[in-house]
Amino acid sequence: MGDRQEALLREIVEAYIQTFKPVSSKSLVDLFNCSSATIRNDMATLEDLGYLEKEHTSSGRIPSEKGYRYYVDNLMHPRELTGEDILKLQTILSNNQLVVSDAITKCMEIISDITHYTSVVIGPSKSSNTLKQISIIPLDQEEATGDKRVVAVLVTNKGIVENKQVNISRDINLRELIKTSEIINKALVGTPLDKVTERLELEIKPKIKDVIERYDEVCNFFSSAFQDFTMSNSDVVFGGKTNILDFKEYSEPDKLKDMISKLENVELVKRIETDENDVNVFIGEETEFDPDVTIIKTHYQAGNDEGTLAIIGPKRMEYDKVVTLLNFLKNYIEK
Amino acid sequence: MGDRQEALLREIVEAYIQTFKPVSSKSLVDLFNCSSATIRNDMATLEDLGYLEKEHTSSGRIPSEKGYRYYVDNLMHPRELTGEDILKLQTILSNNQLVVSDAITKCMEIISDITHYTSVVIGPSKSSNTLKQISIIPLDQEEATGDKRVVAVLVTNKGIVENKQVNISRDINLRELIKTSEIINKALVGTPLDKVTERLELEIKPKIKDVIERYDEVCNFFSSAFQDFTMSNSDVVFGGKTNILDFKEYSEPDKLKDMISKLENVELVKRIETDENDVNVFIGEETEFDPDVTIIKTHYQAGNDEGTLAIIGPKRMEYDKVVTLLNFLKNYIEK
DNA sequence: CCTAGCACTCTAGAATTTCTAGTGCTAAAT
DNA sequence: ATTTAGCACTAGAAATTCTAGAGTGCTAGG
Repeated sequence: MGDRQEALLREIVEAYIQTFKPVSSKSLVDLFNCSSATIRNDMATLEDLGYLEKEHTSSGRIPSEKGYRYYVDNLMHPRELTGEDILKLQTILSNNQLVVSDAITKCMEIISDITHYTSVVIGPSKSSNTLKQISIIPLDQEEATGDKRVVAVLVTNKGIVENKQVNISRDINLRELIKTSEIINKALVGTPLDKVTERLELEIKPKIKDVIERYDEVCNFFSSAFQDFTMSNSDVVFGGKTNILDFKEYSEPDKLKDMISKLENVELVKRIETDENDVNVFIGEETEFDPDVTIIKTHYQAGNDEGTLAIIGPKRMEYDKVVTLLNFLKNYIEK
Repeated sequence: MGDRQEALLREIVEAYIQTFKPVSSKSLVDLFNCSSATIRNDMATLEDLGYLEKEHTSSGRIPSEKGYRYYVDNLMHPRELTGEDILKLQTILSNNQLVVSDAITKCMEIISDITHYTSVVIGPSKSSNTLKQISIIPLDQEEATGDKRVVAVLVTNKGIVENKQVNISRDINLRELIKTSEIINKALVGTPLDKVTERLELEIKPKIKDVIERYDEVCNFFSSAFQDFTMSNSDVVFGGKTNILDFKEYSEPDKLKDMISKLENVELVKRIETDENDVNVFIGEETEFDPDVTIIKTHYQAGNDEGTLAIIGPKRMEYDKVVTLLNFLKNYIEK
């Protein structure tokens, strides 16, 4: 590919990103000091190489997936951030009151706002958390039925809090529950969450056999509670979810519908999770999420906090801007 | 309005609900043993009275908002529930393990499923909850910065759990924080959440003045935590949110977009909350939410649990079915 | 009060036309 | 070996016309 052809590809990608209209040869003559015919020739070879596409025989060119890829890998130069944008992010990041993960979520919201794309913050998977504390808190009795209700609250070493409210069967003594929770707290603090059920069975159960009357039911109670805790979805937070609605590529209701369903589907969204450490760009099919979108994502790790940051937008995304923003945020967090 | 005209109105409403197409005079002759002309005459008077509308001069009739209203108030007869539907709901409701509020949420999901509308469960506003317990749980120290982090966990009498993670300033002693939390627990349990900040200032602050060194900062810490707790949105749970996407009335992307934004907007959704005790139907403009939808809602109260149940669908909603379902659920809960 | 009959209205969809922005290719110019 | 001018050609977008069909409203007679 010649020099001019590279430059041409870049201009076409950038023009298309801005206008979302096929780019014609004529519209580029000013930039290249040559005739439209010359540009057409180059366009033709770029098309042969697979970097450009046409919507129909006589329309302008649009970048192919391969074209975007080449642009991102070789042609794009990082965009300077405006002072204003940096300022917005810094004021949040430098607020010491805020815990890192909250600050990040706020920042991603702002990035959604700046870019008009949708942001996703995916927290660390819970299995890497360890047990910090479990408490049993009795609630007011249900007047009507006389049922006993308690809420079990679990806190992990990274400060994630989960809770579950349950009616407990009459046979179980409240005091025994609480006592057991204290025993668990003493013995099991620091255990990874996904190992807790196991150790509960192997270590706690024998231990409380003599102390607790209904040790079997009690143990089951905790077992099922922990089961629920580990099952519950790791936190996924969206920013600017409704920005999707503005993509012109989703003007047909059916496509829109499809996309929205995908975003509602936690399982699917969680597949976006990454452990790649760079800021990485996935275009169209590469996303394994939806062939019409681009996902730019990265993974951050700052002490105890870690997670995935991602921006979802159309393939004609402002790659330079988003990559720069994400890089800035990632570096700032990790410094 | 004559007898036949009433019957006619009912048939038109029900036909329109099913087909979503303007109803013609001809299509009704079989039901009324009279000529289409007669029906046309009656239609005309119903239109004069404001119960019917036309899309254009020569199309069939569709019910007006007033028409739906009349139908709901006077013409609709409650629909028998199928055994299957009842069974689905009962299996969930009779599961004693489940706390009432969880059971309800599950039921509303099922109702969404049966009806293809969207359901909303709005929990009780938090201000009616009272403080049950507040705990301060220290987390692992941030390695890099040496910041102290804690998570504050609040539990209310109704079992709602809120938590907030914060970096605490170096001046504040961790032990003092925890001690204060214990004092609060002793003194303030049973206080309505919206009164807590006040009593914190008036009662706790003087009390800890001598015991706690940095009592001012410590108090502020709790103040701001409680502020956050009361502010945070009371729980709103949707079922079948994406069912909206199937409404034919939202085939234009713009309308769809508008509706989705509305559903995302918690403030707006919370306005649906009701304290009316019957199952109530709000049609179009009456909803004060969106002129194109009908909202059927009710309020339940079962011992400590209370909340609002609502179904959102198009104006051409299967009123009889939804009202019956909601009634069933409400009665079952409250019995 | 009902109904047959007819003129009239409006829409949805197909077919036709026109306009225009673009391309591809060839042959000449650099 | 490139570049360019020129021209034929293409596909879509928008405007226009046409047709069939499903309705209605109204009048006059049963």
